[in-house]
Amino acid sequence: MEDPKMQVYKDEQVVVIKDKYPKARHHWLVLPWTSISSLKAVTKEHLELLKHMHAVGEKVIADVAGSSKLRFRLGYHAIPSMSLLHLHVISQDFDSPCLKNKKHWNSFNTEYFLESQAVIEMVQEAGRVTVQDGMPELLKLPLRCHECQKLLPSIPQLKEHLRKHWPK
DNA sequence: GTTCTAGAAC
DNA sequence: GTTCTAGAAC
Repeated sequence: MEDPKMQVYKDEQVVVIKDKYPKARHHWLVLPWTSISSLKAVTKEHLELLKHMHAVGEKVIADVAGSSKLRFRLGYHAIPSMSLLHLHVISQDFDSPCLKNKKHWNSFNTEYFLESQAVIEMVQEAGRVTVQDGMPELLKLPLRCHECQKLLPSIPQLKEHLRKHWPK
């Protein structure tokens, strides 16, 4: 995060870095300089920061992948691995050797992935972020294609299937 | 979070 | 027999 070589974008409020183990062709993390431990610690005080993080994510997409046909999603993991609030910005090809198991897939393709926009609206309306019960169970759900909903029996078969949704 | 690998699934 | 996953160790 501090290492300039890792920084894709930086301003007074946030820094963007590449995910160390990208789960798609483009996968960045937007981190605020002011450390927020997790979504549980988020209050209305952070509303403008959350909006800024989202806007920066959109800007990096435009700058780096603007001419690609890739679709992107911006969001937070319900139960993050790293305890420092970070916004995932990830292209929807999921074309990456680092995507290896069911947990990887389901953390980006079930309700475990909380849309940035929904988080912002929740903070706007409720003043905080509440996460539903049963998040760990979502990671064990069967593998389902995010584009056509087809069920795939294994990771290798899912990966092969995903190819047909890649933009040409 | 990743790597490693036993044994389940095919 | 080979592929693949899931749990332990880190």
